[in-house]
Amino acid sequence: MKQLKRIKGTQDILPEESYKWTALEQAIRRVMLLYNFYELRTPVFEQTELFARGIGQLTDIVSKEMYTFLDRSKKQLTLKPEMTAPIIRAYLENKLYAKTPLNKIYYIAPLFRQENPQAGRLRQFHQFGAETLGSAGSEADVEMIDLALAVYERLGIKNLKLLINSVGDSTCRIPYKKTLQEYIKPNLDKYCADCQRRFHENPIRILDCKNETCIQLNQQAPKISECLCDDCQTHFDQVKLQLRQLNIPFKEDPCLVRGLDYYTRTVFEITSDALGAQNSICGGGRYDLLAEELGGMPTPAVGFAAGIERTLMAAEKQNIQLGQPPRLDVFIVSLGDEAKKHTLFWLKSLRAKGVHAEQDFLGRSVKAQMREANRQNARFVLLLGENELKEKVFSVKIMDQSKQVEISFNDIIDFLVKQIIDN
RNA sequence: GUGGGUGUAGCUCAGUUAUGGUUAGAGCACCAGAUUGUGGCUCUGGGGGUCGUGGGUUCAAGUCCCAUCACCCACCCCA
Repeated sequence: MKQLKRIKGTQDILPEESYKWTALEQAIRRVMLLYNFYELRTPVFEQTELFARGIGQLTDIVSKEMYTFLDRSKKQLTLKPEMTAPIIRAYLENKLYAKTPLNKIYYIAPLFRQENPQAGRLRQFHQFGAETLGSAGSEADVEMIDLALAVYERLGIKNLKLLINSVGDSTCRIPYKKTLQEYIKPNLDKYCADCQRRFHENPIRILDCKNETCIQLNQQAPKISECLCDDCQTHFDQVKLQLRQLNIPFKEDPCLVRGLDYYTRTVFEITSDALGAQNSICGGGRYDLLAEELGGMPTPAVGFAAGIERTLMAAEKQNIQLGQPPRLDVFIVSLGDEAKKHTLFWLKSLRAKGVHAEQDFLGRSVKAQMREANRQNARFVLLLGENELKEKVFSVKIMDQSKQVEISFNDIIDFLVKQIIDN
């Protein structure tokens, strides 16, 4: 029989790893709560149209990376490749704007994109992120950046770079596109094939090209930050001012445009050099036009999305311990058939008092049971044999001290609870 | 979609090259004993491998040839 294997680009998160995920998620939830963001969970799949309209038909995500399929009633569905569009859909559908004028939302979710896997890139991957819906103010942008950095700060991840830019809004972006096209046009044939294609569809993304010659050609290109309309300029200046007031270091990157079409004004990216080729750990920005695009009322909004796997990789590289591998409090070692009949009762009693307790289930020798207790890093071993049964006591081995004492059946629970809670 | 790399024990890897040759090795992990009711350290022993898969060359293939699959890394794009 052929062994079944997991899908390419997916991962099993094994018990020896999963506690790190739990710790990371707890840290995220803690910081989100401090900043007064609340969790919103959406389904793993949506109508395909949501993403086509939200993210933009021309993006790689929509044009070639989505897991799209027909269900039995021939509806076209897609496994969510990003979270912003679903959040906006849920916001509009549930009329959250009617409950309160400002909604601060966060999420932790699996996402799906059919890309070729490599380091820091999977087909099922996980993101955490946040969205502030309803505020057009620069304070919301700055809080968002501060929030993302606060999560990394709490985790202890260092050496991150914050890049920011403004991509303008509907007033200034169209004239800028023309200015940019006029700059590029004389040299268009020298640009790479991708950029030549982008020239008509989305010239702004030519600035983001990683091709060496394109980078050279772009050196003297007009920057969007030099062509902002007054409102966008004021907004961007405010963002920078407020970042400085919070002592948040940043670098202005005029070429930062981000891949999703819905961004307006502020965009930002957090990178880590601990990661390899996929060095972007977090990306976000303002998207004031998305809610309307999805058929809702105009809603100013700003958010970010951060990669959980990439965050874990960065933590790993910097030797940061996320959480503690669980340590067993008590292991019950039994000797003889009579003793075995009593261990489950004691286990249940200990667990009922909040003691992390285990016993042998394989009929192993005392020696092997002790080895197992040691392997699981147990703090106490309770030995139960014929002598103990007769005397109504446990031999209690305190593993760290290699010391052994006798405690009566009557006192054992209190003794252990006290020992364990005191430490 | 394109390019490069790697597949040998549960894990990490030697062995593969101009040189094919007996029972395919190590470390870690696992099991047992030394200590017949006691972990970690030490010592002794043990179990475990269709050498990714299929075909070919040969007296003989982990090693040479062909095909194929899987995984990794990178480009592109993105978290």
